[in-house]
Amino acid sequence: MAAVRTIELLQQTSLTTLVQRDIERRILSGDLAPGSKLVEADIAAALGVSRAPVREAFRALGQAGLLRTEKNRGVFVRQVSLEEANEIYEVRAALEGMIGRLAARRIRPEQLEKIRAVVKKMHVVSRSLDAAAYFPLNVEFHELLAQASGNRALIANYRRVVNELDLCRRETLARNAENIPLSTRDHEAIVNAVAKGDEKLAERLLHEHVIESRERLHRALAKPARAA
Amino acid sequence: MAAVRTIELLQQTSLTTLVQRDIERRILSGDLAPGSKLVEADIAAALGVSRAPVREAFRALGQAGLLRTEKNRGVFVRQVSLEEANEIYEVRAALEGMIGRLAARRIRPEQLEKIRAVVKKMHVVSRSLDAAAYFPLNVEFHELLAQASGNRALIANYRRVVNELDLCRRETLARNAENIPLSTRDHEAIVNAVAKGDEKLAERLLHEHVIESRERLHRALAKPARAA
DNA sequence: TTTTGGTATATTGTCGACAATCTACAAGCA
DNA sequence: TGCTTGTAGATTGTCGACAATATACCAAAA
Repeated sequence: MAAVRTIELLQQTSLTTLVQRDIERRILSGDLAPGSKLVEADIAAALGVSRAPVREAFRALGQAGLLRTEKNRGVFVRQVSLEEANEIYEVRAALEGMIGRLAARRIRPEQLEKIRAVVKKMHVVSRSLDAAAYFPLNVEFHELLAQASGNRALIANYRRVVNELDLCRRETLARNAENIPLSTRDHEAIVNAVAKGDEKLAERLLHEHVIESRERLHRALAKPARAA
Repeated sequence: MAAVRTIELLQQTSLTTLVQRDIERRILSGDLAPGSKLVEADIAAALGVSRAPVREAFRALGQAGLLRTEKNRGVFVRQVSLEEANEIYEVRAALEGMIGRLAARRIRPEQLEKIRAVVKKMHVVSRSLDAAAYFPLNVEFHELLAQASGNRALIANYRRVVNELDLCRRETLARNAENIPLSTRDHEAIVNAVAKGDEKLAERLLHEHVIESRERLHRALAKPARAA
């Protein structure tokens, strides 16, 4: 049965897809900083492919909001201004509230269990204030919750919005590590509301959680970057 | 000053962009039916360009949710199942509610005036039950409202969701022309709420309006297609 | 008749080449 | 010195060609 997976993989995986995933990963990991210019030939050479798949990947990532294309000048990792980030956070709050409501309505036991496991890990990490370890757990928590909503259109839109925010959000946690324990407490309250099936509460808590994130971003950007 | 516009146009317009816009238009107008296969060489020949720009446009439209790509088999206009349409409508309702709230808060007089003009036109058309004439007005009404929200991220997400729904929504109005007067009444109530700056009411009315649209879709699909 | 196998054709995936455009820098002029 | 102009190099935009894959068709066997 693993063979079926392999076949599907080969059927779906073109060079373009591979390149696209690689660039997306590098952007979201912060490896490619916002504003950086991406040179087609360089990326093509680095990955050992021609420019065509790279250009196609650029088009997809442009539509996804991760890249900005200027004709005859090149493509750049998108820079999200503070003002834009505010607007995106507002959208995310609405989507996340919806996720809370739907997840509370139809989360399945095994999904709940997985989320609780993540929260438990966060609890451990939160004591060390290790932002680098906390960040992926935070992403996973929200991702699992989104999946529990059971609405594919919602999940897709949520992911896109989160990706855009990741363009500037990475800074936040590193600069405000002291917020981690607060955030962890939020997550526990959210899981409990979802577990109880309290749609209204889950919706409100998640909405507020996002708005708090937005305020954390503001405070982080007001601060100077921490010394390296 | 017109020259500046022309220069900007040339700076931003690549063949890929042109092809992308053309295909998108043909999909949304119903010219290319959901499920249709798009052959690269055919489109390239029809537009007098090579396959490269067509392929890039495909990638972008795939990411936008209008096309589905199967490796080595081709690209197809996305088919939205009834179940998926339900989920998308649910997301749209949330976004549209947010649009109502924000528009009520910060719509500007000239924007309100434009929307009232559209509603007036709808009122005229609605007597003739002419779905073909009503459809674009309906799209414009919601588009103007979205713009009045002043949140660019919200506008972008809204447009994407509406585009996806247009893949199946076109059927609805044509088959249920008798709903046009009801829909027109909705629109007037919405404009009044926005004009009064009643955020809660505008949010609720728009949310309900979308949910009603969803139910209209269900009734339309239960009906047989009208005779041609 | 149905199914299997193979071949021809059509279509997509990838590549390298060339043209168009931009950028950086140096030479010339005020 | 400071500004303009022109040239060289680098980068992107577009194209046509070839390879890889899928599809349609036909023949042969069960």
